[in-house]
Amino acid sequence: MAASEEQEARIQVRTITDLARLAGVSPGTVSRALAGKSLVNTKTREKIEALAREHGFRPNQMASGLRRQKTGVIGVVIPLGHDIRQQISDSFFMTLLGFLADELTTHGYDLMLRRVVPDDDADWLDRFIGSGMIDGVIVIGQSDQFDRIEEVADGYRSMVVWGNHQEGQRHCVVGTDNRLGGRLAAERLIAGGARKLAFLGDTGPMEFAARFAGAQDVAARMGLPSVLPLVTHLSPDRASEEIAKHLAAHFTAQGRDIDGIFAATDTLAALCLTELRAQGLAVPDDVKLIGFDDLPIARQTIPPLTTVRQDIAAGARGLVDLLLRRLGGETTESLVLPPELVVRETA
Amino acid sequence: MAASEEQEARIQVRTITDLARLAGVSPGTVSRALAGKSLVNTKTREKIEALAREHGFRPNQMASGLRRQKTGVIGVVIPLGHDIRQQISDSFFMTLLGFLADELTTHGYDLMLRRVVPDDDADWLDRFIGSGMIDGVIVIGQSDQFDRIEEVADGYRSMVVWGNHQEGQRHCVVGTDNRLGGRLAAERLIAGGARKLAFLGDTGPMEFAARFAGAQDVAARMGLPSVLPLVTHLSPDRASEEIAKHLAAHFTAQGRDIDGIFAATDTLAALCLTELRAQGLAVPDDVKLIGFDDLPIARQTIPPLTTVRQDIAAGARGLVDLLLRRLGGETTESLVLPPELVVRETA
DNA sequence: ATTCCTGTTGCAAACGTTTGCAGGATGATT
DNA sequence: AATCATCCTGCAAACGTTTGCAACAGGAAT
Repeated sequence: MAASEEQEARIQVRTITDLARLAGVSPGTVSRALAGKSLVNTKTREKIEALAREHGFRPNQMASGLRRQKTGVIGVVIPLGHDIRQQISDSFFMTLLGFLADELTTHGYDLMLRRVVPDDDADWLDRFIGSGMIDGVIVIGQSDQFDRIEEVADGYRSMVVWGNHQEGQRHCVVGTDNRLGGRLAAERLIAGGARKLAFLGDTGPMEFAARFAGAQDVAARMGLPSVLPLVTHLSPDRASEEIAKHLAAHFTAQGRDIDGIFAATDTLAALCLTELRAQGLAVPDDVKLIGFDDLPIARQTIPPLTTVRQDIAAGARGLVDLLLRRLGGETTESLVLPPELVVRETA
Repeated sequence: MAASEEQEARIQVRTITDLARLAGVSPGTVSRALAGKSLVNTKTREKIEALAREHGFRPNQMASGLRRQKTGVIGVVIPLGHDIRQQISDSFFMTLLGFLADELTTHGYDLMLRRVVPDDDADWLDRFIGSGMIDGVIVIGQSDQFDRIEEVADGYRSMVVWGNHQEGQRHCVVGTDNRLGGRLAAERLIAGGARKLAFLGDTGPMEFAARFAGAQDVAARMGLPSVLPLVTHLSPDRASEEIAKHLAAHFTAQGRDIDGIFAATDTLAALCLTELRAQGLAVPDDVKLIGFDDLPIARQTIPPLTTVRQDIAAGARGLVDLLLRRLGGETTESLVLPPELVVRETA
């Protein structure tokens, strides 16, 4: 008796069938017991649960997923546009990803992360969706793939995108009102006395384009010259020297073209601050500077950075909430979050 | 004819069987064709591939995974110890994660991310491994789970861990030589004239304990008083005030207990720098300060931070390389990476 | 004794792929 | 014409779960 029990314990129990044999019931019953269905006798269930615990048995998720046609996994995809190296280390996206992981876990979903380079692989989104591995997908950042995403959205409901909202778009998006954010920034710069504004960053990506446009709105409304775009890459290594060049070009012995800079992200703003200091320009006295995101770094620069805050946690909650509702069959509207001006000392 | 073709195109082709019907062959042949096996006639293959492209067909990964007993997915798990809120936004882990995503993608694997709170769920690692969803697992950070990881390693080969290496441990680990890093830091502080050293951070996690121990080694060898631990949480919000308190306690009107601070991470070092400045202490003249990691922020503080560099990209490469070799059946040794002192202006 | 619940279980067919094996062509060699 | 090797393809059995349906036991109601 003891011998046979020992032998039983030694037996590898990998499948529900193994466990069923041990418990002296059919596989179906084990499945129902483990799933907590009410149709199974309490004593049987307890016995099965005990055996499962004892042998450390876990049902195979692949098989379960195949049979039930759902996986309990949400795909999170980061499309990398032109500026490959940047995005992955981008603090903003990474922070968002962290919150997403939290939020999905809370709702019992796993997270499958995929980075794609759309240029190399036109099929990036379909491939992910069609793989059968995920119940739904969250796209982080529209990059330059707005049209592709729109197309896919027409035939696939279980998708939510982080990004910028455009009038009449068909895919469900969650994001900050970037244009309003741009307006807030420009207004603050101007209120501080700035008249010659510049926008630092890449105006290609939609979010940034909207921030730029917001600043333009204000400049136009106030009758100021239009905002000067200072184009840079986003990766810190390349951006530094690009910023230095821009500054050298616009702050010369003959004069200063710029007295207010709106940076597309806090990361760029921080770099810009360093460069301004290196070129002997005082912030905010000579130039006013304002960032975007309110990442932790904004509090640590010297002087601390005035910036436009995005509520990343709320964004993550929104993304997950909307996606789950879509999985449940609801039709959902996009969610536009309000930006908030955080006044510190650079503007 | 045209009508029937149109009808064909409209038909949803979800399964390999659908495609087989369209192509007029058996499912087996389609499977082989799509897998690129040599046993299938070139013309047949081309026809099948064309049809697959046309209908946007992708084989179901769940079914494939189930049948082949491998999924093409690597699990990445971040165990969160005491300090929950911190880790997920921790720049270091996030950067590592980014590189891991790159590296795994390059090798044709997908990445399944899971955050766990071991305190709530003693079973965290077995559950992930036993789910059948992943071919192998990378654990980012040992947290306080060293023993649990050791146990699991005895029965499961497809695991590699980022963390600290200990003499005689059984699990395969990749990580920086933290103790050596600690020594480098302390030596630099002392070479600059510091005699009363402090370690800023949590000495609980193994990596940090090793850094602390390294600093101790040097202090002892030089006959200096032992290194004073200044315990803080790692999340920026809590850490700031904790640091302020520590500083207030050790830099009083009566005198200064400390003239060299070794911070467990750059993030803490940057916060510390801010607090030192707030309390009117000059770096490096009054106090020398040195960080760990060489995150981007280290270059942007004022003055820029002297720190001990970890090669994160190499770490990610090592993790993936070792894991894949283990999947292939090899037995692998742990990989200990050398830290590198980066001298800037704070020490 | 018969009928009819109610609660619990077993049976077997899915889910969509992959793959060992056998078999059918085709052409080359005897 | 017979034999054989070479290619290619089809058949059917897996992979491990879930779940509709049928069946069975036991008890209550007729």
